[in-house]
Amino acid sequence: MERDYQPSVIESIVQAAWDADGVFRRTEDPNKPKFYCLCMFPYPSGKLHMGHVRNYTIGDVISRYLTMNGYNVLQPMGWDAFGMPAENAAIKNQVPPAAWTYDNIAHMRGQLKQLGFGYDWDRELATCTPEYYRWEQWLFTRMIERGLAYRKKARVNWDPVDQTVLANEQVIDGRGWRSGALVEQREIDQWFIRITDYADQLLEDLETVDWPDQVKTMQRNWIGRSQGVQFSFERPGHGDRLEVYTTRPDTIMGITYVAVAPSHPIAVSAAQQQPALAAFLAECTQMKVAEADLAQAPKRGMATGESVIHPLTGEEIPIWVANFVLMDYGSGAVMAVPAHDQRDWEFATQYGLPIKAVIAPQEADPSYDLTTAAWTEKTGITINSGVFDGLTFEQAFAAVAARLTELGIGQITTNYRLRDWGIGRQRYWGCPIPVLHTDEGIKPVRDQDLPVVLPEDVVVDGQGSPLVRRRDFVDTIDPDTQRPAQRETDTFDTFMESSWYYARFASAFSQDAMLDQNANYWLPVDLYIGGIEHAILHLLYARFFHKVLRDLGLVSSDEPFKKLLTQGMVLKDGSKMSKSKGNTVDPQALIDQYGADTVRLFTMFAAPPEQSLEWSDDGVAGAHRFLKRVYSLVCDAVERDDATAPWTPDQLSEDARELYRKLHQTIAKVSDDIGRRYHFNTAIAAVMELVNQMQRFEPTKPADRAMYREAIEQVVLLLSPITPHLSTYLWQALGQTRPLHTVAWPTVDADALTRDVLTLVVQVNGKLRARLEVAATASEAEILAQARSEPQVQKFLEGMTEMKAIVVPQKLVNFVVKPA
RNA sequence: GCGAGCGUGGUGGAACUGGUAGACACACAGGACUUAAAAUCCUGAGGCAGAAAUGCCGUGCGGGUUCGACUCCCGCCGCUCGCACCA
Repeated sequence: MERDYQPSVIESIVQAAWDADGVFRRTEDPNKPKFYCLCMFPYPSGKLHMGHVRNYTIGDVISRYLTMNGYNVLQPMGWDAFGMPAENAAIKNQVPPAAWTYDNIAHMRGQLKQLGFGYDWDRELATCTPEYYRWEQWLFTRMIERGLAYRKKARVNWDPVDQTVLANEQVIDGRGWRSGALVEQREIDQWFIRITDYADQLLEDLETVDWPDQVKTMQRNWIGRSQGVQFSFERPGHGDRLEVYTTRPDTIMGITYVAVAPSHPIAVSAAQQQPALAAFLAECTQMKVAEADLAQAPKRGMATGESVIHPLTGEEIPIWVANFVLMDYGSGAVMAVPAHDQRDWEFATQYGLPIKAVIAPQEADPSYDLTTAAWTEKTGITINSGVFDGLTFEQAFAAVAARLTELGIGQITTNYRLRDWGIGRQRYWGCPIPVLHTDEGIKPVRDQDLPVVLPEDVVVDGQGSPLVRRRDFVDTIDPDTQRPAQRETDTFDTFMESSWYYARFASAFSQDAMLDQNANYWLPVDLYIGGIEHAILHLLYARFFHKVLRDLGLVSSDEPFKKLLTQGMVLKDGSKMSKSKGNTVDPQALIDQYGADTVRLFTMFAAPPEQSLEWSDDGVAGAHRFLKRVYSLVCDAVERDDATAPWTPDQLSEDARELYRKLHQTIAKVSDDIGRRYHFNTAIAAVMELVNQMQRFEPTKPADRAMYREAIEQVVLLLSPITPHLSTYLWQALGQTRPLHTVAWPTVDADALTRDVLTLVVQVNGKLRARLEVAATASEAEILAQARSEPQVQKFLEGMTEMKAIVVPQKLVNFVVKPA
């Protein structure tokens, strides 16, 4: 073996052998427990960045560890290949998006292989291929059949820079999530998917998954389920009624006005006779988005001059238009109770509308002052409410709801913040929506005519979608009537592709169905690893798709991802790596300089996965240094040719026994850190400690030498999930013939961990005063006696009265004293 | 504004169930090897006092619970993330 550690030589040899032997190819095996470990697949942007390296190393370490522990581990990889960057690159470089994308994939695949990730490449998929998206098109036509997909004219978020429609989730503070441009409102015919039909399940099944609370909370808030009452007001002289939704029916007697959204039909029709109101409405549609990002947009409104009748008092109540009322939540109109809703209070105060208290606190409450703010607690008692007086929130809610139901004008309803998912995009580089526009209306494309293939030989010039201009794509024949028809030119939101790729990996070879029975062998994903930035969008959509797939009989589980691990960001100089800040680190340069094992080791060592990772070039050099030390440790052992003769622990010298104990402590620690805690940094630190101790150890006796040799082998195994190339090479150098990837993970010799002598800590009043060597078998009385006799302890017991003594077995003794 | 998380040496971090604070590493300093440097190896190190033994202080700040608190509770300060008129 070479005296010098040469990572590039070792790594390419080892990788070639993995490739040749198909080491990571996986099939279903009923005799082993399965484990499906999935990392979020990348967008093929051109080259890997540090975030990818970190994400995929975490998954690879866990996968390799579990494989050594007898699991049948599936770890696939693919490409989230549709999306706008390809179109932008096409405009810039005059390259078709497809060619650009496939080139990037080829390069990044090479980088992933260089990093030594153990993927089953036979299952690789790219979402931009017809083999993949044909099943998405198939699923979409099933959704149309089931009424889950529908078309409606809707006000949509229009991104003027990207020239596309955005989902609500893609609008951040009134700006496009990718372009950052101010979003405008437009009316467009759109495809929607009824994710709201699954809102309850999406909410309730969160209880069943092992996800970070933070992510679950974000999803719960996003779904935003609320219980309330929907009821309607009579509109005198109009013959129709005004619907409102409230979560506070207990305050119904405090209504002093009703507010409608600026785009509400009542506001629009009232504006026809009132130029001032019309001007205000026009202003609102412009302001809506522009001011959405302001923390506290001022409340503005205008009276319509119309009114409704209070359903319980018969009073006449004015209708106002208010800019803070949302058209697409509830019915776009609210009952206003300024005494008990802060928004209503601010509005009423501004426009001089009456404030009527109908809830009083049960006990004196200094925050109850309706001249300064609304009182919105649900802990009060109803007042000024006639027959409803003296009730708690729950009682009043039930009584008012019952009364409105009895009158036939209302009922208890559940509302959601979550909206249906608009999935159409006016972009070229995406999956074609498989429908035809015929003279009989819109029709889904028949199964036998799928896939609708996206033409790849196009010129993208930024002037709208090239698909619209492709007559050979657009013009077709309605198979039912044989008359001309046009294909839809909108494509799917790319979140559609990423919503089911995890399932396709598990059924990658199925030719004539979206998924086959193997999907149920692998699913659900046991561990899903990725960035927290996908906490809402991607993870919610994928959960929704999974339930749809389940209802179509394609999968048998309720949830796609059993456990979720969200990794932190990679930082440089305290902030996120970005091109604009110029603080990026290119993983390729590091692989070239130090090798993949060093890069893997450092990214795992620098911080635990959920935390952000501060990049340090010096730290990488340090990680490399450690691997060189391990390398030369093995080198020395190979040169010395220590015998592997049989030996027993009682033949070991004192020092050797201590090292042997350290070895098994380390095995226990590393197993727990990798297998349970996913804290690789401390696992690595433990191996470093062991290696440090081994370097100081000079084996002389035959048994010591044999034990030392074994310890070296175990170190190589303990590091192997993290530095698989080096470990594979060293394993062979140590004369092992069995392939490393089939070797079982080291087991702990429990006897090695027991000690005859323990070190206890002695405290006086909680302060550390001495250390004590005691026999493991010593009784509490013996320990106390020994502790009291320590000079350092006596010094502090001198002249004191001992109140009590606490003995914590294996750990410490604490004397509680006070001055005599 | 609301919600969640975090705050430990010069730096990244460790201390998992309340029981030796600072493991491991980086940077730094001193030494060995070398003609010299790099590489490698050894040693040192939270702060203050002290030659040392040792003592006191110390996990954002203030309080509390406890024999004992980085860890639990209350209040503040700071940073990060998410949501932001959802009636």
